[in-house]
Amino acid sequence: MSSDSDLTARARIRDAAIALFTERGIAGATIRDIAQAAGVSSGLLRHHFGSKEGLRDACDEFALARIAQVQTRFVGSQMLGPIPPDVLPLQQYLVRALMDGSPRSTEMFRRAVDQGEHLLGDLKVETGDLRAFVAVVGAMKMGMFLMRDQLSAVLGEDVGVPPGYLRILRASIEIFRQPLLTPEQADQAMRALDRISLHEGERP
Amino acid sequence: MSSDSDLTARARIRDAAIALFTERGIAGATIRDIAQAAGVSSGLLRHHFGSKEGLRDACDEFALARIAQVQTRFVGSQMLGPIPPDVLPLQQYLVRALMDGSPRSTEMFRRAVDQGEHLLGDLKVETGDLRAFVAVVGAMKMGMFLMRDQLSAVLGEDVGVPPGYLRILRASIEIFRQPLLTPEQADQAMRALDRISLHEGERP
DNA sequence: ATGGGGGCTACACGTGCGTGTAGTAGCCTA
DNA sequence: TAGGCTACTACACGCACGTGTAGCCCCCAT
Repeated sequence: MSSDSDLTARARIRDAAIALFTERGIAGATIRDIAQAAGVSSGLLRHHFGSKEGLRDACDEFALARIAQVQTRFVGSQMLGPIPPDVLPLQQYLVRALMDGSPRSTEMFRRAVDQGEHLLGDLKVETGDLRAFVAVVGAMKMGMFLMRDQLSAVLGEDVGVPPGYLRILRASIEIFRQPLLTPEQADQAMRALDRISLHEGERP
Repeated sequence: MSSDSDLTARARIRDAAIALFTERGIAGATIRDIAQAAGVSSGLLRHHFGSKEGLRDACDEFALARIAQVQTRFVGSQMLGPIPPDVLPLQQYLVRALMDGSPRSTEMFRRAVDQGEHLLGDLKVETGDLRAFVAVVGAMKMGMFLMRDQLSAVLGEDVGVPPGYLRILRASIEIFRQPLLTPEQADQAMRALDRISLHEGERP
């Protein structure tokens, strides 16, 4: 907050937009509020980005570029080192933008699934539908971000910033470290789904 | 669709509202659109529900009651029998309403976490933070619903209705049946998080 | 010094929103 | 048959939104 005034107005607008888009969704954040948060007139926003859609596009592009930048830095060493603190809000923004139907991030999600499909193809996951497997894992991870407010309410601290954020990250690691269903439970559930499929098929 | 006209106008408004709220979010769906979808004037909507917030409340109440009804029917037999086809849209609505900050469903989420905490307390999950564990699992499941459009785009079929819906359900069972991280990977990730926590602590 | 262009503001425009008001048709009760 | 209540419609109000326009200031190249 202290060095906000050091940034160019364009950057301040972009940062404010990312924050408000994340917090209220694309439709929920207004141009006027973003301009006020950035300390500029709403006209300037239009001057720099043309329209709300243009601003959103610029935010998408910025976030994707920044994340790609830190991503590739650690592409060799499996687990990444200290994550720069500025990327967390960007991740949260991208997830929210994705859910709100940004074309750019939809494309990004598709690429991530494609990539994950190839990556996991070599590993030993047991699945009859690798693409759905990868896509659903992605959707689940994003659920953590999308339910930020509710998780924060239930856990008693803001899970969008480090102390609480680390807490849910730890929980997610614990979740993925162990099977949550026994083979018997899983088989039973699968059979229940098969039964539904059959009933679906015989109806029309 | 055929028997829509058999329902009372009030019920048709409620159903249309649930559909549009789910599809576009609470803020994104307008009273006028809902009224048109229900085939009534927007004034009638106001007459029956008082305000948009009142309509939303009625939708929450209806969905929660209906789901509680089928939930308790199968409380004894672990895995439930055939799920009535009308509850799937209601689940999707509740998740969306929850993310959009409905007070009623926030309370429901809290209760679900409380209950899950007690339920899993007896089971043998390995976690140092049971409440976060339960809450994050819940958030992850909801991610599947929230990312409906993106999952549908990536998988090439609508995952909000049975053929595609069963596909992602199967995937989620596969995901929870097996560990996705080896103990070594999990420990490594945990240590990485610990390191971040320490760095957080020394900064201020 | 001067002219021009980019950063920036102020303000007006049209639209669609949730809401408010007035009034009508039809049924049930007395 | 008169009265009133409920379901329902038409329409206007005020507001906030995204957008459009006109113009100011200041820096910098000529």
